[in-house]
Amino acid sequence: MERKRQQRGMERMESLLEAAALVFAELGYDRATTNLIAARAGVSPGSLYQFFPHKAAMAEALASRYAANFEAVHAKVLTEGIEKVELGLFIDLVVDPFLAFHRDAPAFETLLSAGVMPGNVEVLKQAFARRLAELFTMRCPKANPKEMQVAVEVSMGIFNGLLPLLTKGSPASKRRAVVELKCVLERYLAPILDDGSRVR
Amino acid sequence: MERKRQQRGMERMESLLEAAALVFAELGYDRATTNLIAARAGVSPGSLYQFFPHKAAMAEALASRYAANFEAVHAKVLTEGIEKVELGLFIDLVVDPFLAFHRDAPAFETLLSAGVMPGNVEVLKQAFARRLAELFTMRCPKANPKEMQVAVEVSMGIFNGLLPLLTKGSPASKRRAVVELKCVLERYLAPILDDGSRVR
Amino acid sequence: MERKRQQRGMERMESLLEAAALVFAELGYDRATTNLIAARAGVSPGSLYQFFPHKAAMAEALASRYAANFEAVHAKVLTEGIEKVELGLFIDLVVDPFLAFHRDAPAFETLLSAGVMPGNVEVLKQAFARRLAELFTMRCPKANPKEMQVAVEVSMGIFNGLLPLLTKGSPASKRRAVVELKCVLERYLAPILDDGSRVR
Amino acid sequence: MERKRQQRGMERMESLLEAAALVFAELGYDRATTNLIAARAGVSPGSLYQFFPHKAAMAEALASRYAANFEAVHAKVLTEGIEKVELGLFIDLVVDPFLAFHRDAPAFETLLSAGVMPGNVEVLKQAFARRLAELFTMRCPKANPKEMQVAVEVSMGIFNGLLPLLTKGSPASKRRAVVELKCVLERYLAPILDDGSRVR
DNA sequence: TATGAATGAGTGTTCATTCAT
DNA sequence: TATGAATGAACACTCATTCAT
Repeated sequence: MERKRQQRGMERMESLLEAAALVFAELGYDRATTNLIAARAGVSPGSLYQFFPHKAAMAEALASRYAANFEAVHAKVLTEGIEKVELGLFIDLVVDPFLAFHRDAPAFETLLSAGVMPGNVEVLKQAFARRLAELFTMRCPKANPKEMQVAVEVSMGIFNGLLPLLTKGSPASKRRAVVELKCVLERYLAPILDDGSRVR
Repeated sequence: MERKRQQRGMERMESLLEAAALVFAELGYDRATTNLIAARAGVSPGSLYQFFPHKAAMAEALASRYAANFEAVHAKVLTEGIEKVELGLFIDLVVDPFLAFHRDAPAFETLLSAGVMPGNVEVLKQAFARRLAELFTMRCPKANPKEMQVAVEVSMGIFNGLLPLLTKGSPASKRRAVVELKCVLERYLAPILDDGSRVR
Repeated sequence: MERKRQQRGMERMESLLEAAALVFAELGYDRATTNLIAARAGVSPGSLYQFFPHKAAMAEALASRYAANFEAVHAKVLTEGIEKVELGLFIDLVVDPFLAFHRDAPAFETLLSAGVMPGNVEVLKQAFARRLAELFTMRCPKANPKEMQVAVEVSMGIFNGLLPLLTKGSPASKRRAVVELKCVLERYLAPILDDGSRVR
Repeated sequence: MERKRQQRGMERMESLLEAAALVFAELGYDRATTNLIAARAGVSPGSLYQFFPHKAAMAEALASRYAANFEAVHAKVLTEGIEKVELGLFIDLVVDPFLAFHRDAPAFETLLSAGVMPGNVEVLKQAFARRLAELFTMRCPKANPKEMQVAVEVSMGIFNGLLPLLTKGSPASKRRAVVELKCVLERYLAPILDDGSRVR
């Protein structure tokens, strides 16, 4: 009984977040209206406010959820170990899961690049950075942490900057964009993560 | 007399665009209100509409103006010729003027990355792309145009993605960001623009 | 429950239309402000827009409603038949219901004489004309339709032109205006609708 | 010198009133903007306010001017005497000058039928009424003044109500409208103004 | 608890009027 | 005196948020 209620609540919240993600992706945060989100979720505007105190909270929740989902993103990679693979493969192992994730996270781009956003959308960026640092460090443990941090931020910037290319245009151009993204990262990271001792 | 009026008009328009640029940069296009822009320009809301038919027109005017100013950005470089310089220097010659430009164009970032924007804000992106293509082609005339186009778009994406790093944080980190931006571009572009025949 | 809501909605809409009618009648369409109408209806400006997409829609709705109410206006007369009555009585039977209707339709005059109006306020004029044609034709079926159409338009013009006399001034002068309206119509229509064969 | 200035002023005022008349006729009083009127008159908005303290004053001035011009409208008729002519001819002599006047007074209709108008636009109606009374009395001096007054007001209402028919539609329908207007008036006025003693 | 009608401050925009030149 | 840029109150309309049901 109590269970059921909680579950119903969870489902509602779920569909609200889903709707919010789609609307944010479509219109951007500012142009997205809470009424539209509620409607898209098949819920009344009032109900929305039982789960989120205000519009900004939806963006935050979405960011948190995306951040949380990040944990699973590189599960396989992280357990299998990637320290000995060739850089190109490493890049694949890092980027592909991100791209896969991106496909199911409609508002990812919006939340990441949001110029002016309310509240803690930062958590998403932070999770992103943390994961990247984790992966980079795993592959190259002896690197200077400060330098690694820079590499992480720059890599995120690159990812961010190329995201529009990855989602807009023809399938062919999108595929090409993936190639280019990896290429940019590989060339940029090679001197940082690659010490030449690995299998080629 | 007539002169004076025209000049006053120009000054007003100038200060309105300036205010608009600042407010757009601060709040983003959507959250920027025409009344705030007018107030920031020390002008009444009605006055704003003597110069711009609607809010969107300010963004467009700003974009056009930035695009127009682009023409001058690489004046020296373009006349002096850059086909024979080392790639690192080439990158400096390309990037530094952009950065200098960026410093005086507060809304540059906002207008470039604008998710949903009205009207012809595209002109800015286009001018950016055109200039980059021009510079790249000048240095490497025999390159495949299609490939060059891709390189241009990717370079713009990189620039775009790293812009936040260039403007936020400590002076030191900003300086570092410049170094990294150039580094990323150089490593990415080397195989494309560099055929090894140049002075090192 | 659902019922109640719908009824409340209907009531609100009703009171909004009523307020709109009064304000239109008082100030004319242009000078009527949506905020004033809302206030007069005891409602917030936002509420108004839950029922009408824009100001013009209120005028249209009012016109449609008036037009619809026209159907009932001559109910008795139309069923009882008026072909055999004396012209003076016919005029009474035509005019009196119009006047009765007019008393409960504050914006009737405004909507009818509206110089520049948005959208389909025409429906009201059309319903008016249709009804008049119906009545005229019923009484005088063999009349030339083209001529009948002219008679209808002229009669409407007369009605329209004398409306102010019917609503302004002392009760006595208003009563007199009714007499005159009927007199004008009777004298104008006699040669058209009267063939002398009727009971006197 | 002083003359010249005054004359220039008069000309300006003239062209302003002319422009105002056109704009009022086109858009109605409310939708007419002072800036548009000024522009149409080839004059600055500021200049307009040197001649008229506010928008309403233009309508008033126009009404006064129209009222003043009324004096001349029936000049010939009034001096020649119309007491002995047949009613149909009398109506022609009364109506035709009005229609001629109406052709050169673009805002006549707007000012006459103006639902809600500021200031003394009434003067126009009054002049109209006075003239009509004058003509009616001239033809039928022994009539009861009160009754005459009623006949005048009703006639004005008729005129007013049929004005739109006189100005809209095809030339043929406009000609027809004139015929109908006279017809309505003649039939209405016959028992009032006609005692049967006149030449037929 | 869920609803969706209601709210009202705030938005972009207009325009009668003023005033520095 | 004529100008037209400048003003700012007001308008139509929106939307995040609330609350009676």
